[in-house]
Amino acid sequence: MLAIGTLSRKTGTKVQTIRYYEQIGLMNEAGRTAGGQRRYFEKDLDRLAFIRHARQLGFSLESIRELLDLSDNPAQSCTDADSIANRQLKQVEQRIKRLQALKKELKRMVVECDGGSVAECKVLEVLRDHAECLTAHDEIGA
Amino acid sequence: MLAIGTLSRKTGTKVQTIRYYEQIGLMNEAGRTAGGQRRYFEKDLDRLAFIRHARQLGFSLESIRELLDLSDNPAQSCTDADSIANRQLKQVEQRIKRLQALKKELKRMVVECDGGSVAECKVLEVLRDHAECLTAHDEIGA
DNA sequence: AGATAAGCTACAGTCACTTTAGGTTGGAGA
DNA sequence: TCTCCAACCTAAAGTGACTGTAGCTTATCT
Repeated sequence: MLAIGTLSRKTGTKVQTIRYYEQIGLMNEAGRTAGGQRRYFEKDLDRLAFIRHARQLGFSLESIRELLDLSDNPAQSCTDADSIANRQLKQVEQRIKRLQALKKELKRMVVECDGGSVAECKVLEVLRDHAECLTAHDEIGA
Repeated sequence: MLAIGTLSRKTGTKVQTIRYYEQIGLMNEAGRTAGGQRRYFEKDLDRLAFIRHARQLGFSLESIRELLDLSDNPAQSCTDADSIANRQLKQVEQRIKRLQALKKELKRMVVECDGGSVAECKVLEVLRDHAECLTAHDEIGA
């Protein structure tokens, strides 16, 4: 029987986060001691590890929920899991592309600034002026 | 004089987001018509373009606020703006590195799945099994 | 038995928005 | 001039994925 802190240490998850996962139904409700403290089995540790690993791979909690549902009744085809992973892969590739454009521009900004006054600082200019923007950045965020 | 919807269209920013930027003091308070609708000048459009552009470059609103403050009183040295951009560049490079590791792993997952049943699905397997994880992914997200 | 690290709940806060509800205005066509 | 309705307005709540705080209780070790 593992205490919540043990799970926390073993998976690198904050204690509050584990309780949060329980609250939103991603983790099963843990058994309790007489005094009301949560106690876990190995399988709970596995499930949490799965969740964290998937999070680190960039899956949303919603996707993880799908994946867990999938693995909870393993009669179906793998296609769903694959398409979830594929969706994720596409997103990651998108993000990398965008970030590489950003990196280029930031680099240009930094290079062009050599300690004059703000009035002639290219950093601000590059960001202000769309004409100077060579790379097409479109949507923001996730 | 531009209506909020025009700013919205020209910068690809949602109307609500523009109002939100005003609310948090990132955009100046707009002038109003007799009936209370916001009206903008070109310079407001520029400022919004700056903000959106910076967001797309991965700057936080806090960094953008710094940058705008800097450009609002341009007597100081460029060094501050430069260090903000530099800080950002470091972060972007970090993110790219991490995402590339994730991409590799996701690719492996997707390739190894060829439509069997969930029971032997590699996607779930890879996610479940930490031993199969070759790349060290550390922190999540931003 | 006492100390104290670790646990508990409940709720507020974070970031950067987005959504909803319900009402008002401005400009174009009849 | 009147009417219509897209576009505007405010205020407040919701989102995702947590994190932090306050104030209390429990488990464990000496």
